[in-house]
Amino acid sequence: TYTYRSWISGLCLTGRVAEAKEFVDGLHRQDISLNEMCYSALLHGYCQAGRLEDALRTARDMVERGVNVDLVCYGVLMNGNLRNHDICGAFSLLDEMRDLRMRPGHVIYTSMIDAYGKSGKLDAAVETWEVMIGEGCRPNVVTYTALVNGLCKAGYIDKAELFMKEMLTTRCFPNTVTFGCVLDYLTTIGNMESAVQLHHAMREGLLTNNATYNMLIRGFCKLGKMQEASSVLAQMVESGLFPD
RNA sequence: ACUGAAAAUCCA
Repeated sequence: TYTYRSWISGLCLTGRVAEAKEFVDGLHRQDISLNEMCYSALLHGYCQAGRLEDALRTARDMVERGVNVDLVCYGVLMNGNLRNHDICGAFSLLDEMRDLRMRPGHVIYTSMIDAYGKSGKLDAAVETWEVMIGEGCRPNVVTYTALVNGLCKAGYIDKAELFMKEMLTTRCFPNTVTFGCVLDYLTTIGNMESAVQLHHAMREGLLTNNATYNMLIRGFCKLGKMQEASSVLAQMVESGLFPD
């Protein structure tokens, strides 16, 4: 099963869901039963390909075969529904989980907060955050970052910084992605002075990468400041990164 | 242990 899990996951990662499905069917013909990890890999493949129907059908198949649809499987399905803007589907999954007395957990809350943030519903995102806290569920760096990203994208930079300050008091320190959200905000509104300042601080903390440099360069280019952009590019190469 | 799920730029 360990081998099959990797193989199915690998096929799906390279966009070969159909082959993964055939592989699974083949195993079933040999009366080999798969565990929930193999199935979640397949579910993930379907969701990545936007084939929600097939994913749900597979989930029903799991139930029929007596395979436990665990939290990870629900997480995959939730994320697939949310990425498809299928709020109804997402809520029916939540109901289903509630009936099974399963709690969403921080990963699923992260998906929800991220989805709300990406669609500009910051009030709903924060509300979800509070429900999560109320359940005693601890957010991690990714959860915080999803919220910070939504707040930055909506222009609530002060709110975002408030949450980042809160992170410093917990065990999850803001990482490259978290700071990247703020950096993207600054470069998007053209506040390059603050952006450069932040990037400097990030560089000291070894929190820069291709993406952060890309944001800076894009910001300068958008303002027509090609001279500045080229010096950032030079520094990028100096840092041992490979511009893409 | 990036092992089956979640976060930033770009990628039409």
